Amino acid sequence: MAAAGDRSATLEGDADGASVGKSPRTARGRKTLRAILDAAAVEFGEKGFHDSSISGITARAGVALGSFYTYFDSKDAVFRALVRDMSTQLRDHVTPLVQSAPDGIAAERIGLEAFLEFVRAHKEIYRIIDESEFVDYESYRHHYTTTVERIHQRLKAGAARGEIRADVGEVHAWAIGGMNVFLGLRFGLWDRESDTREVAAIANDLLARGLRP
Amino acid sequence: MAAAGDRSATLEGDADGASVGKSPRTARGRKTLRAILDAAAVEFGEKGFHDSSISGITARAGVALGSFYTYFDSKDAVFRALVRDMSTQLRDHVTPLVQSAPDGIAAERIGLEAFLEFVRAHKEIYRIIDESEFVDYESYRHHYTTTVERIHQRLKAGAARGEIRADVGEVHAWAIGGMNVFLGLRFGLWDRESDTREVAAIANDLLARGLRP
Amino acid sequence: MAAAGDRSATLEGDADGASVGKSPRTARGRKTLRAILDAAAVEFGEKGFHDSSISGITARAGVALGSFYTYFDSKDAVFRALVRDMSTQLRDHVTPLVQSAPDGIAAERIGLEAFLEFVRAHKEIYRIIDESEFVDYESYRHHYTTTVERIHQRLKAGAARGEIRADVGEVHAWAIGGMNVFLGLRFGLWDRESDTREVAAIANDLLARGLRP
Amino acid sequence: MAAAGDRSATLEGDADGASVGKSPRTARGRKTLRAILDAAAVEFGEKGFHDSSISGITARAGVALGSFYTYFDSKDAVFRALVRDMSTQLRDHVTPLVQSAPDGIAAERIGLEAFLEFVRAHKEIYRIIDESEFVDYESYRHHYTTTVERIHQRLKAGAARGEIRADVGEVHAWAIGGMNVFLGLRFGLWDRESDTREVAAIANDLLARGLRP
DNA sequence: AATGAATGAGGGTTCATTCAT
DNA sequence: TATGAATGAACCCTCATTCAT
Repeated sequence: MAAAGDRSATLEGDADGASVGKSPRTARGRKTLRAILDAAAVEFGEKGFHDSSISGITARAGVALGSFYTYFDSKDAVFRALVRDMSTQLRDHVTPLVQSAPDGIAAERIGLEAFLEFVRAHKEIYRIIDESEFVDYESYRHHYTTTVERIHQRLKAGAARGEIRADVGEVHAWAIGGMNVFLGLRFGLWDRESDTREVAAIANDLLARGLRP
Repeated sequence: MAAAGDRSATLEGDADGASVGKSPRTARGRKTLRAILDAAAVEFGEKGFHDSSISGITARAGVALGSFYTYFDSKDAVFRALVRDMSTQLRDHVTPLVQSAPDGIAAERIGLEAFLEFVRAHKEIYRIIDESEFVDYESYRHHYTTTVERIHQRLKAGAARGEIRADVGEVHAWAIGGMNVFLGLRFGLWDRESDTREVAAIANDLLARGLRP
Repeated sequence: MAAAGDRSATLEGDADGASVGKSPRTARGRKTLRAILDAAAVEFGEKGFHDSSISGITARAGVALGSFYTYFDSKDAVFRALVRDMSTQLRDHVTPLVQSAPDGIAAERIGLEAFLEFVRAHKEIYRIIDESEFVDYESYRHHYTTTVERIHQRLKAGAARGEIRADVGEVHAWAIGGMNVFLGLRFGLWDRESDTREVAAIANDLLARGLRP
Repeated sequence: MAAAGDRSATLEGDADGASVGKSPRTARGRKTLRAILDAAAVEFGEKGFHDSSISGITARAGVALGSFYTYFDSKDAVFRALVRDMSTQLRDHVTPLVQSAPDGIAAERIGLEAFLEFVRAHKEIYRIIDESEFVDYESYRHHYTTTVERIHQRLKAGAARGEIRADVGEVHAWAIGGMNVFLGLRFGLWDRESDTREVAAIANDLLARGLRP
């Protein structure tokens, strides 16, 4: 899984100061925690939260059942850690690309394109983040709130630079967020053949006209 | 529950020919089926699929546990019935309003507004439809596919009437669908105070510029 | 087990209004509840609370594991029910005998004798009541408090009749309670050969001199 | 904890030749053993045997989990050591006081008084000694047997000196033992306000009349 | 049709004990 | 000696579903 590399960063905790699992004190411990987290992503992605089992996770990870509880307090806890982890990975994937955009409108095109690519590379993202609505509502709400907040910030920055209409606001940000998520479902997850650049271009054309000053 | 009235129609089966539950032969049976369905909507809406129980449903309905199986084959079956039911109710609420719209652009504004109102009146809709992603993927996919398909048809009709750009397509329809769902979450479910007409107007202004020929 | 007959009374609830387990509505249910209670008394008596298992209880009772939870909410709950049950049985065994005593002093002799006999017939009583100190302190305290309270009432009644010193009080009652329990352990449980009448007579002689007006 | 000092004696083993824990060879080891024993007394006293955990003990002691097994073979083993320890401490507290009594009757008054005081100073004594009934029956039986045996010896000595009736025997000793334990529970542990001298005086008056030649 | 008791597979969690470092 | 990660057996409890009345 490509994700393993990315995840290593979050093992140390991310910008928010939240760390993933109980921090192991030895190298051996860090290896085990990594194995459990990766196995959990696969298990939850394949079977969903309720049909997944701790023993399924530890079996995949190749560790004993009890070892799970050395690193997580409960099934809910790993799931929460994973949601945070996926959310962070997504942000870390999209942010630098978006920042290199020539202008505010293009930023949203590039953001959508990056999202579509990310979805294709991590097809478990929908199962994991969407299911948090039922497992840990707080994580669910947090993910979407911060994601849209980032869009909102970008729009305001574009407006400040005169690239985007001055009256841009939260409604626009949520509209764009929803657009992205649905296009991700349809053209990232269900249809893995379409040209993501094209999809992003069509959607961005819609937006461009709506957002221009 | 205001919904009971609406639902009574679907007890006989809906336009798709699917019927809800095993058909009862007596009036007493119909009353029991109704009680179970209404109770299930409340139970699933409150606790989600996995934390809901058949005994919780029958307790709310005031019938014996065993009676449940006279009307449904399984827990999944009621849930599926409910998803279909909510999906149908939503469509039946939105469709006539949309059809009375003066033009294709306004139709989308009215559609969003009607959706926001529906969400406020049926706050369990997200929990039920979204959870179908994990309980019965087919229902989930079916709901969003048909919902977006209706948007798509409306857009094409508007284009045929020259109110909407001729190149409108599936990407636009999914973009609008996502927009609606996210605005429904943010301004229908989480924030129940904002003026839905205003939200819909802002979003529609974005669309109007993007969709005009 | 001789106890089964006695217990049938308490299945309906006792004078305190407390009932044992969730009340079954059918005869079949009452039979199952009885089987579980009797099995639990044996299991707890043999292995103690912590080494007992629900599956051990249901296996002895000849019912399915799940049936246990039709009648009790938890392992603690049966245990509590059993403590109450044993406490009640003991009281019901001792009370009528004591009431037929010619005077207040003799009442205590008869009470001790009856207790020793009861212990020999129900050797699980110590394991069950004593263990409540660690499983449900409230039951433990309740048992000893009410037991001693009954002794106290008897002493006061004897004093009112002039058979017992007028200044008799709570200290005397607890002293007698402790005496009985220890003699029960030593001559009821550990040594099952001694003549209980003789033991009771010796102890009562000690008391008689101490309690006489 | 005042007890730590007393306990240091028993680290070397007590009169019965039993030693507490595996003998450490270094000063550092003795310090660790002490820390574990003290922590165990607190843990068991607070939560009882079954709700206590080795990790809870080592956490309180400030040592690593694994270190526990350097000093004790099992959870049962520390518990046994503790029961023996408490039993010994109690004896060491009561014996010298009792020996200074002017006569056999007074000895029992002083013994009860000393016991009540000890209970108030070590409220964990009931939880620990009583629970041995379920953890290590041998220790339980041993504690009560030797305790009563000491009472018996005192009574016989008093009888030999003509202070106590000549026919005094085991029944009397067990009766007194039970009396003490129950008064300890009621007026030492539950009610920590009453005057222990007064309680002991009332109980002793009862005994005095019963035991006098 | 209705009732409610019976069934038993299934899974999360705990924790005493072992072991490699 | 000390450390703390690893192990896995054991057990309570839930609940969808079946069945006898």
